[in-house]
Amino acid sequence: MKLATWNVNGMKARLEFMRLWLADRAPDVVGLQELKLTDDSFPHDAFAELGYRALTHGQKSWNGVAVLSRLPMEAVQVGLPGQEAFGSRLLTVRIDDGSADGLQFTTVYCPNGKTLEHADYPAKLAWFDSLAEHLETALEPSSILCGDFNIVPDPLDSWMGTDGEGRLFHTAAERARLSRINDLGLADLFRHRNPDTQAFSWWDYRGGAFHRKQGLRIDLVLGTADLAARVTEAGTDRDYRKKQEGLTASDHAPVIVELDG
DNA sequence: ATGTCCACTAGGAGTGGA
Repeated sequence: MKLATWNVNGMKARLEFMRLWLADRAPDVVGLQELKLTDDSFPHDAFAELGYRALTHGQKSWNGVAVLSRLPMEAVQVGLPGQEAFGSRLLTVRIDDGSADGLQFTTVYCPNGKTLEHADYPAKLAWFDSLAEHLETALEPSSILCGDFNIVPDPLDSWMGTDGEGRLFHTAAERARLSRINDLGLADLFRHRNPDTQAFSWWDYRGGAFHRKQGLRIDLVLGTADLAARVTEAGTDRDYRKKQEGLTASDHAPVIVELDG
């Protein structure tokens, strides 16, 4: 089974690009972030043509998450309890993967924080606290939590290396929130499979960051132990951060994880 | 180089966000 997460930076702007990627990579389940559209305007027909059903939690202009799946699924949780005012940022579904209980699949678009001085920064930390509290009761033996976390887990995951320490995305306070989530029994599946590899998932559009190799790994696929044991491959789909057939890419690359069975 | 891209409001180019 092939799972992926992708911050598409605008569904309307990215639809044709996404078609190319889906046809090429053929993932089974994809968590999408930053749709920037309402549920009413989600292009279900375009994905149905490619064999995917979608469940969505959108909003006008900003944020918005969805899950695409070739397997049957149903919505379990729409929005992070207590944090609804911070935008549409969480969606949990149950995927019918043939197992008795199914696969619980959550995708998140975590707050950016803007700057260390901005009110959104402590609000980001509080949002993560709410996420951890929610997961304490919601997690199951087979759970995936994927999305744009807007946190760099380790200096290896930043183009700045240790020089980035303490900056936004790189603070001890943010990492403490990520650690709390990991401590619930969720492993970073890319890092689990590739202990020493540097592979970024986001590069700023500005300043030629992609070609300068100035990226960050902030898009993560976390999984419970039984899923971590099944990982056969995990990587960033860096080619799809590049223009394809004249179509503009998102500033995030997809992250793909393959499980046996 | 804060050098790009997206969505919105407008009915063209500026604004805010990442």
